[in-house]
Amino acid sequence: MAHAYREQVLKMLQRDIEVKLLRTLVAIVEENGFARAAKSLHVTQPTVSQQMQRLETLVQAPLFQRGKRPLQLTPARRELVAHARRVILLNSEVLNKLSALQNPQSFSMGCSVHLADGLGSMISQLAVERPHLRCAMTTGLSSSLVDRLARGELEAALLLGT
Amino acid sequence: MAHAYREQVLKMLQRDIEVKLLRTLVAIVEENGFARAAKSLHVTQPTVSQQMQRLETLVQAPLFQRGKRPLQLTPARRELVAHARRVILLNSEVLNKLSALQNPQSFSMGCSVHLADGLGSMISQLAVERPHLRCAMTTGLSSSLVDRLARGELEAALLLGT
DNA sequence: TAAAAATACTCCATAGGTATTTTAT
DNA sequence: ATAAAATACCTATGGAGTATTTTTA
Repeated sequence: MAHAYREQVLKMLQRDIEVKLLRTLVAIVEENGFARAAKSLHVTQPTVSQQMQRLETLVQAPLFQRGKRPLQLTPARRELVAHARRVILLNSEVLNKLSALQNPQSFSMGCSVHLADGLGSMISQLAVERPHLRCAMTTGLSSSLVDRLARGELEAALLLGT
Repeated sequence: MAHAYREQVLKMLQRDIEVKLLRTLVAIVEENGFARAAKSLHVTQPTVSQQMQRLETLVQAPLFQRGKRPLQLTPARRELVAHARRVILLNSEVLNKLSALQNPQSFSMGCSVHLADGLGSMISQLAVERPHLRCAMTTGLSSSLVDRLARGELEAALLLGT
């Protein structure tokens, strides 16, 4: 197409720093390492590497003193981490506001017994990210959960299998 | 994989509002319409529709009184537009800071003569988005531009063909 | 009936995964 | 020697496009 050039030019100017990359950056700082960050984000370590390469390309600045293991901080990185925290915060704030507007007041979710153990941490993270939320959890067999979903007693359910 | 559930759950919680979608939202407001927004963003109208559907799904709130043509504003939309403007601003601010840290002081770009006319508007947008930038433009044949690129006289060039 | 937006579908770019290598302690 | 990050390669998802069909002023 003849406008391919324009598209590319715009791609150079319209540099959006995607929130996901910022999340990864913060995770690396907080977990102190790519591999640990990967674990905490539930992705693989190469993915984290690639994401940071993308981020560096995007912002045109080195973010890590590569090779040096104590992962020293670049001046650019200080700025970017601060930015990241701001954006992530704004992001959850606006989501809270919107769900406050939209939502009634609570969210109840069913969970298959086999998954109940992992949910604790998720719930607490949910509490951090969406403090307005009143959260109720119900445990039971998948089949009964399906019924309750259908009846509108649950807003969501985690099921096994089908 | 056994962790598929967890992935999905996280996908529900970790709702990142991508900057691109926010840009589109703002464009729709400013241009007053999907089609016009599409034009200004250099994408097609269905793309804009889809992006807004994604955004609505993401924030779990209706953003447009569908069908009503004067495109009335939803309460949720007011919040989100405000958020969008903030994030977009932060985004360009941090990019400016970083390029100020990184970059020396100026950016010079070559442009094939055939593309010179469209550049005016791009340059002015560039001036808006990155006010710190001192911008110089050089026009010439692609081949010579390649040479100058190689010599480091230009930071970038727009070329035709190969 | 003429605009504007939605829908259906197709395709390709790319983000993420696995496997492996390289690097630094 | 070992833990951590980078690299190579592959695959699948989903975002954007074209074509078309609704919709409402």
